[in-house]
Amino acid sequence: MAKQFVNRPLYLQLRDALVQKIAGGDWRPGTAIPNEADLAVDFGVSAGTMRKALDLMEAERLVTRKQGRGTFVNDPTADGLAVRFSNIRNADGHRIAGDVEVGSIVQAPATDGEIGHLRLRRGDEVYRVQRFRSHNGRLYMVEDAALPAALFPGLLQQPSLGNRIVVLARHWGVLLGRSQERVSISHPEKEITDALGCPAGAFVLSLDRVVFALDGRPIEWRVGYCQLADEQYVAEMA
Amino acid sequence: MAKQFVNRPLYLQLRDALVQKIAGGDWRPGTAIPNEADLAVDFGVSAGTMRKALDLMEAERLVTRKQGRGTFVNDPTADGLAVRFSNIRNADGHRIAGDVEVGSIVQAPATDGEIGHLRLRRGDEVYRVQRFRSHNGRLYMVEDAALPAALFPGLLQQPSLGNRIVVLARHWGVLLGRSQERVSISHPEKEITDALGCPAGAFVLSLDRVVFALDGRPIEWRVGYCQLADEQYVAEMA
DNA sequence: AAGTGGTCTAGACCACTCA
DNA sequence: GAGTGGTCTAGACCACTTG
Repeated sequence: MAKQFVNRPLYLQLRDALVQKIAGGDWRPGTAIPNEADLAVDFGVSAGTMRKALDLMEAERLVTRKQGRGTFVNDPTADGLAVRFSNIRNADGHRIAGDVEVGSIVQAPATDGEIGHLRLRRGDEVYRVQRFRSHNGRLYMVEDAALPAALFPGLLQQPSLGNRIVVLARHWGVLLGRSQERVSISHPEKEITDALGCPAGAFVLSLDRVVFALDGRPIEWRVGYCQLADEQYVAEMA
Repeated sequence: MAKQFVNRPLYLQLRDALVQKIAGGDWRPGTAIPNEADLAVDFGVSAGTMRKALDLMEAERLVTRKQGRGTFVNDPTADGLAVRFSNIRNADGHRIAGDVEVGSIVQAPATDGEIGHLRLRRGDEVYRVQRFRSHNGRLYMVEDAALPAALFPGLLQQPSLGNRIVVLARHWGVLLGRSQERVSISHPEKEITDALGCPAGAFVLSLDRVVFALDGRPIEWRVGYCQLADEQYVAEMA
């Protein structure tokens, strides 16, 4: 690799190559990758350019760099990262994902809504996962999630992996990007309010969320109904 | 300026110096600042270090850099930036801040809640601003905001500036940072539901938001009650 | 053609971690 | 003390905008 041979900056090409090492499993979460000088030599670029690629990857939360120690591949299921798509916080103000119990998982052709949210084609299949989240022993959210079946082959054989999108993503080598959540007030069906332990016809928060992979593909659409007590819903704007 | 003489990296010191030019009014919104080569010479640093400071400022949304054109000071009240602290979107998915009408503005000693949210001391004064936001002619939110009086001296003489935090910040030279909003379901007092045109005892979204300056100081605490129709509340997680 | 920011290089030195 | 990432420099060249 030398200069830039198309019109895409070298450091972006480098980033893609390094990302592939992670997504492909050559570099595993929690492990250190070679130091930036060695990497620069391996790829035939200057150290400064390699640094720019690595800095980008740190901003994308793929790696963590520590002066004096090295560059480490992040584990998306680790403490700080596992809850990054949850805007629900405990009384201390820390994000929580709750203790998750998986209900049913089924495979079926995508509905119109799923096709729209997950950018599928008619006839594509999805997995539908039902989840129950509790905190301090209290059930606070029930949710239905839909995932493109093509991205997570064999999920039905390992249903427990369906409990969190971060677990799914890690296991199938999908790198996580951003997420977007629509918040509204709704009064869900009786079976939902019953599960949440609130009166029939009660109003709860509806959390309609789509999670995107790093490359921009939508990978999960979930609608949750949420009854908060000590917990709070907190959005941040930068 | 040469090397780093304390333990704070040069590029961060540079950033602070450049930020001061903007906050102090030497460089005004919408205007171009000197090119990076000239700036590097002026400050006695290398072009690369100056670039790093400018890149940081672009990430902080203080300036916009355009290849072939120059570096421009951002106007916080301009289209894209004025709505950045609003998570309410219109049917097209664009953030909206609404058409704002200012109700009463009063000055008073801070309450315990205001002291806590705005990090004031007992006896400090605040301005309390009442606002009404409408979209497509329909009132969708009524809110009460509290601001440290010390930061916005003379606001009572120019009440119309109180309509948006971005206007206040620009007029008083406060640089905007991030914001955090707590979302919950509430059934507000009758006068609020009346104003929003919904039945007494109705449930609406409560938006409890604190906006911080770039230096981390809280500059506005506002609680809004919000009745959405075509609009949506959308949170993003990175 | 002149001026701007964007990319890339090569090398020096600093600050931190760990054996 | 060896090894790592973080900062800083000096300079070349590229890509884009404008007159």
